Order: sequence, then structure tokens, then C-alpha cells
Amino acid sequence: MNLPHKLEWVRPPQQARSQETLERLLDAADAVLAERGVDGASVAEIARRAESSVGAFYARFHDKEALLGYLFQRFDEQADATAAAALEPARWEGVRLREALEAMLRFMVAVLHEKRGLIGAMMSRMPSTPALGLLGERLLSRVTARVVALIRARGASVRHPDVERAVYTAVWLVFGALELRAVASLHTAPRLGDEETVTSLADMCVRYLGIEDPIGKKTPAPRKRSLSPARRKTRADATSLQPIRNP
Amino acid sequence: MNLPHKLEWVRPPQQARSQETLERLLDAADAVLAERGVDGASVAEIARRAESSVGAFYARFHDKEALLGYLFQRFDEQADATAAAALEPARWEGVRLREALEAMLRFMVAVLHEKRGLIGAMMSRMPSTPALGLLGERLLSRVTARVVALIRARGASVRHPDVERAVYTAVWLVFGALELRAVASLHTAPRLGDEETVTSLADMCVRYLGIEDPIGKKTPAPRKRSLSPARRKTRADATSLQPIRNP
DNA sequence: TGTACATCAGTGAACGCGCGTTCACTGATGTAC
DNA sequence: TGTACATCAGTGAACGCGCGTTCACTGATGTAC
Repeated sequence: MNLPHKLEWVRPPQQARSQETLERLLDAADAVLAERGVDGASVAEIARRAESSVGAFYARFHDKEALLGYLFQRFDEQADATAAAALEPARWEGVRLREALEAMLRFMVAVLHEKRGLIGAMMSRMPSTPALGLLGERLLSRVTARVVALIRARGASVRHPDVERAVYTAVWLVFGALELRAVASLHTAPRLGDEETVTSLADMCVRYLGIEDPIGKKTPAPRKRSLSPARRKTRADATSLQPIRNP
Repeated sequence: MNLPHKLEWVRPPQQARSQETLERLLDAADAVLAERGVDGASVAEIARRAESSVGAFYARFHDKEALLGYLFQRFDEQADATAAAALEPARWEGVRLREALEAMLRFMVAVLHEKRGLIGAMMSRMPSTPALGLLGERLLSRVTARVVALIRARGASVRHPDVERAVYTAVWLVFGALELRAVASLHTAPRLGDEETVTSLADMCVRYLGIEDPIGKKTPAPRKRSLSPARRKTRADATSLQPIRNP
């Protein structure tokens, strides 16, 4: 499996009708992957879910690997676009860095859980597809650059002497741990629930990097107190994250 | 796939001859898994590598899943036993905690890379085998308890207010990141090489937990300097880790 | 507006490959007397 | 020590299931005149 330009994965539809079929097929593939994993996602099953047919599938994709390649690449692009939007300094003006961090981690926990089928599929293809590893590494690097930019834009101080490298490591750690958690259905039982996971990871980031956020400090104590839990919840909703879908 | 007592995975051999065949089959399975991944590890291929036969395979294992179950359980036991030996406080007497940590991480990088085929197989089975997730969680908990015990035995001070939870998180992060790295062949190209990975992860652990090790501090500066790189290397070899094989 | 034709889209039975599993058979090892 | 028999161990061709892929055919949409 190579990873050429995304368009090569799919035979472009010529009519609105086949465009809709394509979308139904992609949604079905997502769903089956999530519910039954890579092995359960047969072409016949995907076609059945999409209320389409095997032949229609092969009219769009050269083979099954092409479908997966397309999904992987789409995921990569969505992740990148979502990260770009989420790490925009303007989005978090007036919000403490710690809060922003937790909101992002909460979002990641949810998305990676939802996409655990696709992630499992990527894991299974990675050993035989070096390009996928490179894709992952590129994503880590891009996210790292944006995180560093966000920190600098806020004027937050970082005690760690090598910010770039430490942020890269932190991003990698968070991705690795959350992917493991999602694929293994880790923490279904006793240890860290979703919210504890979020606070623990945020905690790690802040302590490892040694972050001091001026915006958080400036806020006077009384005003902070007067902000009721209900209102804070509302503001959190206002800045809540959405995955960016493709154009 | 359930995970009952290990013996149930394999039909016990009655003669020395079949015991040897069993071992050859297990070694071959390990090798094929590492080289060609789960999908490449067909029963026929494993038998061929072991210079055995398909029939001999099925004389030992009820089916292919039983082989995998056995390998997973053996890996879990080896990991646990190795962790127990590696985290024994006596082993690291007179060695700085930071050095010990790096030695252990270096070992983990190597082992998880070597076992990447098996890990990939575990990942692929995890969604359909909740027991595997529980196994992983139990391993994390056990390692956590031993790490906490080691820290306490050394009288090292930890700034983090909730040592237990922070250590669990750190262990989880390290496992997740290294497994992702191994399976994805991450960092084959530019970013963090093996040794940089070790120092970055050690760095994360020390800063996140806020560890101050009295043993490292006691060492007077001149004596530390007089210890040539060659001698330090020798001592590192003396305390070098070995995976614990099963009885 | 109507008709003829070309292209796009979709259908699902049929094909065939790969792989897990079985089984009839041969050979090796152990045991009873 | 030798022979007969039982059990263990191993062999590899044959079987069959599941799944990816193909293909002959039907139906829908668009276009030329």
C-alpha cells in the first residue's frame, strides 16, 4: 500500500447519484470498522450496510486497500485540520491554559474512542506500510509546531529547557497512551475513567513542560470565585471543539 | 478467546520429542510474527519454519487462537517477572535513580521492538477480546505498585501529591508511547532515535513525578567526575537487564 | 418535444485463492510378560 | 533379552469456508439532432 494523492484512492464519481453512493459506502465502512473491527469489515458487509452492492463498491475503489488508504488519509487530514483549529490562539483568549488543555484532551479521548476501529485498522496495516508511520510522525510534528506556537503566542513560560523536543514528546505520549487506551478498551473497569484520564494527562503536560500561564495568573481570585459552575460550563460549551470534516 | 489457565492453551506433551517440537513451534511462531506480522503468520508457515508439520501443530494446540492465547499469556508472565526483577531495590543500590530509569527504558525500547509482531497481534485481538485489555491493565497496576515500592525503598522524594496515580499514569504513558513507536516503526527517520527516546521518557518521568533521589545527591562531585565513561559503562553492564524466561 | 444512442451506475451470482482444520496413514516410543 | 501391543508423535494431501474480486446483465442519466 502506498499513499499517493488522496484522489487516486477513489475513482471520482461523475453523477450526484454515485457521489451519494460513495458517501454511504464511506459512512458504512466507518461504522462497520467501529463495531466489528478490521476483520469484521468485509466488502460485502460494508456494501450491505450502505444499502449498496459489492459491484458498486468496486466501481469506486480499485480494491479494499484503496478504501482503507482513503480513510486513513482522510483521518490524517481531519486530524490535522482539527488540530489547527483547536490550537488557534484566538480560540482560547481569556481561558486558562490548563482549561484549554483539558478541553482538548477531553475531545481527543472522545474522538480516538469513536475512531478506535479505524485506528485498529491503521495499527494492523502499519507493519507492512511504512508510509503510515511517516504519516503519523508528520502529524505529531505538525501538532507539536502548533502547540509551541500557541504557548509562545500566550506568552506562557515553560521551565523545560528544550521546549520543542519536550512538546513533541508530550504529544507523542498522549497519542500513544490514548490510542492504546482506545484500542485495548483500557480502563473499562477500575482505574482511570474518562475524566480522570483527562486530568491525569493534563497534569503530566503541565508538570513535564513546567508551564506557567500568565492568563491564568492574572485573573483575580474573587472574580474567579464568582464564576458559577453553571456559567463556566456554558463558556466551555462555547469553545467546545468539533472535528473538522473535509471540504 | 478466553484466557483460562495457561496450561489449557496447549495439550501437554508426553514425550521429550514432542516437548522439543512444541518449543520449535513456539520459537517459529515468535519469529514469523516478528518478521511478517499476524497476517503473515499462517499455521503452514509456522510449521514450515519449525521444520515440523501442520498436523504436529494441531496435536499441541486446539486451534490457532490457542497458540496466540498461549503466547500472549507467556508474554504477560515474562513481562511481570522481568519487571519484578528489574524493580528490585537491591539491584540499583548505589546507582542513581535517573540512571536506573534510563537502563530500564532502554531495555523496554529493545524488548518492545523485538516483540512488535506479538504486540501487533495483541492489538489486533484486543477489540474482540476484553480479557486482553484486563490483562494489560493488571500488568500496568502491578508494575505501578513495584515502582512505588522502589521509590519508597530508596527514600526518594516525590513532589507529586498523588504518587500512586501519577506513577500509574507514567507507566501507562510509557507503555502506550513505546508500543505505538514499535508497531508504527515510528522514529525510523528523523525525530527521536532510540537513545533520545530513552532520555526524553526518563526526563518526562522525573519532571512529571518531581523526583529527587537522595542516592544521586549523596555522591560527591569529584568522585563522580573520576568515574570514567568506560568504567560507568562497565557498571551499567553489570546491572544490565535480561528478560525472564518462564520456568 | 421526441427519439436514439452513449455513458454512467448498480446488481448479485459465480469464481477462485488462501488459509485453517481434518484425517487416514506411517513411524517412534514405551510397557507388559 | 525378546516379542507383541498400545499409545504417542508426526506427515501432508485433501477439504471446505470465507472473502475479495470479476463480470454479464439491467437500469438510469445525459446528450445530440
